[in-house]
Amino acid sequence: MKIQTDGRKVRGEKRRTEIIEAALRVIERDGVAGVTHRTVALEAGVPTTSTTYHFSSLDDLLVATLISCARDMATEVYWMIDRARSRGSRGAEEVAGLLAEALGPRRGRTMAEYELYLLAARKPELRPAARRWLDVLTSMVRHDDEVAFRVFLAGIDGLLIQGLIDDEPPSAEELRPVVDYLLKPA
Amino acid sequence: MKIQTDGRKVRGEKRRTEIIEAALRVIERDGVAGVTHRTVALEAGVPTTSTTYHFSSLDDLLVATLISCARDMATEVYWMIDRARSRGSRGAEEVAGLLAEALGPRRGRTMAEYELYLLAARKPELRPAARRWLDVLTSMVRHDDEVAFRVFLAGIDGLLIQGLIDDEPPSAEELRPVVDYLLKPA
DNA sequence: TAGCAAGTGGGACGATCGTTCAGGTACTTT
DNA sequence: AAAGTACCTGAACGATCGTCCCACTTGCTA
Repeated sequence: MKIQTDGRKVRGEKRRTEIIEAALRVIERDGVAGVTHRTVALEAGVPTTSTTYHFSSLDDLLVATLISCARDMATEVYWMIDRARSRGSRGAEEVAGLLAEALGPRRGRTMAEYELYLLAARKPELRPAARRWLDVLTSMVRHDDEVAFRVFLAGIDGLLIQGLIDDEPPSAEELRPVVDYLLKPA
Repeated sequence: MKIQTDGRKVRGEKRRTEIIEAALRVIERDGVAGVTHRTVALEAGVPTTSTTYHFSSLDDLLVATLISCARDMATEVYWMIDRARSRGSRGAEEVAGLLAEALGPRRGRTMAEYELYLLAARKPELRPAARRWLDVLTSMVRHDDEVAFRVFLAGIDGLLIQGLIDDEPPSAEELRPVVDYLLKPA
């Protein structure tokens, strides 16, 4: 029993992921509202019919893209924790740095993440994906104080979404004291 | 010099606000994506050309609607604080109740508020409106500890947006300990 | 009362949308 | 080699979109 050696399927799967990546770029640039079969196809450099062939509907494409985006983010959080842990750090510096990065160079990606949140609020099928990075944090970080941990998770989301409507993205230095406060032992 | 006694302008202004209210209902029901001249006009019970007459573009209508929504929310926050203050309360119970209400009966409105956030992330002109209720809180609530106050603001936003992707909206009782933690003196 | 200003609304235009279809190509299996 | 499968793509259809035009009613003003 061979696993994925059909050249056609391999190429098809590759194009499928290319389309998803193109769709993510469109979302980062213009938001979910900018996603159409034609804009995504143009961004991916494929004919319009290709996106309809690989995704049974535009909604399918959108859902697949946001789920992929959520998986990427969860993976990044995983490695961030792993990195901080290997340094024996409490993580405050890493968290502040990650937040500053999310609101600066990776601003588009962060907006895409919250577009996912909002879509998940209306489509229950998307909620597991939206909660993914929260689950990673919850399962990896030791938290004796349940309430303090919930405050930490809420604080991260609040800092991010409020940072998105700041005129200037906050620096890691500005975020640092707030993150310290969120992480301080009770 | 008479102020707004022209019957035509009065009725026009009335219809304008009716259109905004209808647009808000559409956003609560279907999100910003569901806003078109036709859907809003149908919801308001007016001809399609009426929405184009009173708003120079669909984007204008959207912006006006979200700004109106933000003003309403800021007003509610104002009175919530006023109410809590007159009772001599520290506000934890009021805040927890308001959050539970925002995630329960007023869920659609809360989603609309975060659609405004996300739109404001892309359109700087909307940012003052998006920050409005934060400004009300900042100006009304005494905060000796600047960092603790920022954590409080971020925590509120985080609890709300995370509550939107919960399968069951959290109750005031569940939120209470977290709010207590957010409000506890350093 | 004539003339102007403000709002109303039916109808339509061009653009763009999601989606379908049919013919064609590349690869695998029998 | 023949048949079957999976993918590719140009062209098109019907629906819906934002917006405009123009004839109209209504209320104000000189």
